[in-house]
Amino acid sequence: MGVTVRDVALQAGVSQATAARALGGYGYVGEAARRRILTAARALGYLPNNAARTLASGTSNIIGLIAGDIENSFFATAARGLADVVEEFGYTLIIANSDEDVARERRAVDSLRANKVDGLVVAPADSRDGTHLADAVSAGTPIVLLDRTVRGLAVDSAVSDGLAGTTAAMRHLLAQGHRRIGMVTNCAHVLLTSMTMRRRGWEDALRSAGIKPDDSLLAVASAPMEDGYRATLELLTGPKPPTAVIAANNFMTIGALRAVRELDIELGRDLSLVAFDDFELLSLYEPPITAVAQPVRQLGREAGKLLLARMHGDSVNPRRLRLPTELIVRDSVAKLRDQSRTSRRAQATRR
Amino acid sequence: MGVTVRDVALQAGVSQATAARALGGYGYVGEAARRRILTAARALGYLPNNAARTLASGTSNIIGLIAGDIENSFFATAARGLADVVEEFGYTLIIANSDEDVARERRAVDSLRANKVDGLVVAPADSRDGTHLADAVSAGTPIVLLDRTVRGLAVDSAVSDGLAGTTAAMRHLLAQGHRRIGMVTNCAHVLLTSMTMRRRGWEDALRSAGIKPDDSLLAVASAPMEDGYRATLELLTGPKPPTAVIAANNFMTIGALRAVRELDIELGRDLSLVAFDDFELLSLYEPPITAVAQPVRQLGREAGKLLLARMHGDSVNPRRLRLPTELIVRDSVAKLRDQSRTSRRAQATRR
DNA sequence: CGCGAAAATGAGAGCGGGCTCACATCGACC
DNA sequence: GGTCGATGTGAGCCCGCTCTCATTTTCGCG
Repeated sequence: MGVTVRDVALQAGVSQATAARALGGYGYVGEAARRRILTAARALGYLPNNAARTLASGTSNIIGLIAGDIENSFFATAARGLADVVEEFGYTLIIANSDEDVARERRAVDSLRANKVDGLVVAPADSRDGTHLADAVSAGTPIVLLDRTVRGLAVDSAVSDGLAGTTAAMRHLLAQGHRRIGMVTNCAHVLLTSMTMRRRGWEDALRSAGIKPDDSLLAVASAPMEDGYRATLELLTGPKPPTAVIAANNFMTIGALRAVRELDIELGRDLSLVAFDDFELLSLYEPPITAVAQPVRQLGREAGKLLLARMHGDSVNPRRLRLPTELIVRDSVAKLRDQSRTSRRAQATRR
Repeated sequence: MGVTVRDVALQAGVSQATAARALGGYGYVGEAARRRILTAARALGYLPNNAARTLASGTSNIIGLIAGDIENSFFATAARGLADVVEEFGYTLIIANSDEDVARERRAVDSLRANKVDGLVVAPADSRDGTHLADAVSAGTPIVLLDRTVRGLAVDSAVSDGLAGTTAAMRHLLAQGHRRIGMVTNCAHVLLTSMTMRRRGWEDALRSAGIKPDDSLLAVASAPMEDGYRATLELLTGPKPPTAVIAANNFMTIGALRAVRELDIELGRDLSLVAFDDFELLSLYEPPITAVAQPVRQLGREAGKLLLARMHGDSVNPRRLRLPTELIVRDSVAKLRDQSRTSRRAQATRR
C-alpha cells in the first residue's frame, strides 16, 4: 500500500539498510547517498511506518494522557501544557478519557500500553486503586500523576497545593466575618486526592478558627461531575444555609452559579462565593467571582518534564511537585452583615 | 520485555498459531484449547502488541482527530461526541492540535498517517489548501471534515448551518430595529468556511434588509483566536459604533464581553449582543446572552458515523451534513431606542 | 606506498502477530 | 466403507523497520 524504505532504496540505488539509515537518522550514511535517498523519498512520497518502527525499536515516541474529562477546561489546558513540553522532544501526545471511572481508566491504561506508549500521565480516578498503574510501572512504562495522587504508589506527581489554596480562601472568608461557610464538592471527594485536600482545607480552617465543621454545610453532588447545581440548591434552601460557599472545582462553580441565579440571590451581598479553579469568564461575571487560581498549564508542563526525565533514565526518588495556588480577590465575597442571616433573598435586582 | 503470544502458547501447551488465533479472535480454535490459552494469558498478564498487530494486519483501530485548538470548548465537546461513537466500535481516538495553522496541520496529518490511523477527522485550517488531505484520501485513509469544508475536496463533512444561524440572529436584531450591526470575527474568516458562512450571513441579511454592509463594522481579530477583545474595543470606540454586535465564535464572545465590560457598556440596553456558539455560562451571564446554539456534540457524533461508514467500505458519493442551529433568545438584545444612537455609554451603573 | 582506523555500505536476523497453507481429525451421509 | 465438508492445529512467511555484524571504501599519516 504505502511507499516503503525498500522502494526508496531501489529508486536511490542503494541497499535497504542504507536507505533505512538515512531515513531513520541513525548510523553512518555518506553525504551523496543521503541526498539521493532523501530526494527519492520526497519524490515517492515516503512516510515512515510508525508501527514497524515501534515494533522494531521497542519505542513509539508516543506519550499517553488519561484525563478525567477532556471537556473540563482544566484537563484541556493541562493537556496543552503537557503537549507543549513533550512535542518539543518529538513525542506525540495521545489523550484518553476515564470519565472519572477506574474501570475505564484501567482499560485506557491497557489500551495505551498495547499501543506501546513510552510514558503515561494519569489523573487517577481513585486514590485507593492503583494496581493497574503499578503494573504499568513495573512493566517499564513510567507514569506521572497529574492533579491527584494514589495511596501507596511511589511515582512522580504534579499537583497544585489545594490545601493551601483552600486555606487562603477560608481565611479570606473568615476575615470577612463569615462563620457558616459551606463547600460544594462532588461525591468523588473521597476518591480524588485533589478534592480531599480541598475538603480538608475547609475543615482545618474552620477548626483552627474555633468553629466545629458542620457536615450539613457540605454539599455533595452525586453525579461525579456537573451535578453541582442540585447540590447547591439544596444547600442554600436548607434550614440553616451558609453565608459563604466555596465551589470545589469549575464544574461545581458553574452549577453553583446556576443555583444562585435561580434563587435570585445576589452574590457579593447576600451570599459570598469563592471558586476553586479560575477561568476567564469568572472575572467577567457580575459580580466578578473571587477564585483560587491554579497554574493549570504549568501543571501539565511540569508533569511532562517529570515524565521525560523519568523516560530518559532518571532514577532518583519519586518527586512530588506541589505548585502554589493564588487567591484572586474579586467582588463575590462580602463582609458579613447581620441582616444577611435573616433575609437572604434579593428583593429588587435585575430587569 | 512484554509477554508475547509465544509465551502464552508455551504455557498453554499449544502452538503459537493457535494461541494467536484464540487471542486475536480469528480462525478456528477448539473450546478446550481456547480456555487454556485465555487462562494462561491472564496468568501471564498478556497484553497484545498493537504495533505488531498493526504492522501485520495493516489496520490499527485508531482514529485521529485534528482539532484547531482543544482548549476551545467547541472542539473538546465535538471530540467527546466523536469518541463516544468510535469507541463503541472498538476504535481508539487520538487527538492532535493544528493551532489553526496549515503547516502544523500537515505535520499532524503525516504523523497520524505514520501511525497508521484507520481514519481521520479534520477541522481544516485553510479552506484553500487541502493537498495533504487529498493525499491522505488517495492513499487510502478516509477523511471526514468537521465544522468546515475545503474547496475542491470531495469528502464527507459534518458542519453546522452557520449561514442559517447567522441569518436567524440577524433577523432577530433587525426585527428589534437595529440597522448598524457589527460582527466580531477573526482573521481566519477567509480561511475557515465556518467563519466565512457567518460573515456571509451577516452581509446577506443586511442586503436583503436594504442596508449596505459597512466593512468598518466588521471587527477582525488579528491573532487567529482570542484577540476578540482588542477588535471589539476598537469597533465600539470607533467613530460610528454599531448598536448591535454578533460575536462569530466563543473566543470572540469572551473577548467581546471583556471589551464591553471594560467600556462599562450595559448589554441589552446600550448595546445588543448575539453570540455564535452557546455555552453554559452565557445563560448565567448578566444579562443572559442571546446565542446561536450549535449541536456540537452531535456534530462530533455525525462525523464519527460518516467516518465509520466510509471505513467500512461505504462508497457512495461524499455526504455533506449540515446540522441546524438554534437561536436561543435571552436578554442581551434590546429594542433599538433613538437615544442609544447619541449616548451609548452607560452613565450610572456599578460601583 | 602501505597500513590502520574511520567511514560507508550491505546482508540478514529479528520485533510480535496475522494469515495462508498443509495436514489431521471427526462426523455425517449415501 | 468411502467420500466430503466442517473443524481444529501447526509450520512458516511476511508486514516495514531497526540494528548487529561483516565487508568494503576512504583517507590520514608515517
